[in-house]
Amino acid sequence: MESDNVIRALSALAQEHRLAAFRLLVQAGTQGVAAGAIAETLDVPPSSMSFHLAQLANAGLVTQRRESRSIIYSADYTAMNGLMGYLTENCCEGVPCSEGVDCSSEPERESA
Amino acid sequence: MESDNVIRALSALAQEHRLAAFRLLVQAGTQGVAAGAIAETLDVPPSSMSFHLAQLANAGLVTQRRESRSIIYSADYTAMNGLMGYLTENCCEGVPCSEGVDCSSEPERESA
DNA sequence: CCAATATTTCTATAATTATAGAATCATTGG
DNA sequence: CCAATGATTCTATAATTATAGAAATATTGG
Repeated sequence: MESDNVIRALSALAQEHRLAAFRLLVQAGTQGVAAGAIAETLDVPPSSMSFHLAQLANAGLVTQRRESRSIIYSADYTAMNGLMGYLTENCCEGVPCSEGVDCSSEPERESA
Repeated sequence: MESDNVIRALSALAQEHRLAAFRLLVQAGTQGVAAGAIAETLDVPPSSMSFHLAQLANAGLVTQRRESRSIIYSADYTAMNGLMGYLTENCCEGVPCSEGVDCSSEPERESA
């Protein structure tokens, strides 16, 4: 994942309703959740939710499919993986921060 | 790290110059980099860079210390850890995405 | 085909964020 | 003390993003 996509993904997640929606979709798994259900769960007007879901989709973090009248959104785990990978590589000194590793210790910079 | 801080941190990183600055500071390690040097390296006017650094500081992602005339910024690895931890816990089904684990496989949702 | 349902686009407006020059504030060498 | 240096705040403006009602677009049951 290159820097431009990373910024789009970070921007997408950096908003209350969108972060909540994405969490919901991650929880829901591959089956996904309909746009209307997301809006209702998060108590956000449908048109506003649609705006936010479009941003998540644009960032590649969610996919959508039509199922009868509904449009079902699902989290794209691969994209999220890509984002996590970039952050780990570029913003954590290459150390997987989520692994109980203490990133706050000396990063022994060998003459950048 | 709670959701509100997460959004502040994500917002802070979701900008070209700030992401670049944070990467630079992660590279630099604990010794840090002076505000002016960051601005010059990234080719951003000092006042603009100051604005962006303030946002990173507000998000808790960087710390600052004065050293003579210069103000030295350093990445806060603990804060970044916290962010990574939140994302792993809440946006990756609890699976550490950065670990070569294939998060895109079935997340076997057991009746949320 | 038509009414009902699910969602999205359109539209206007409000709110936030970014930009960068100018003015100001801190620190130090002489 | 004062000029020079390094940085931040002030200020104004531009640009982007968020909000949500209204109108428009699919889809299906009858």
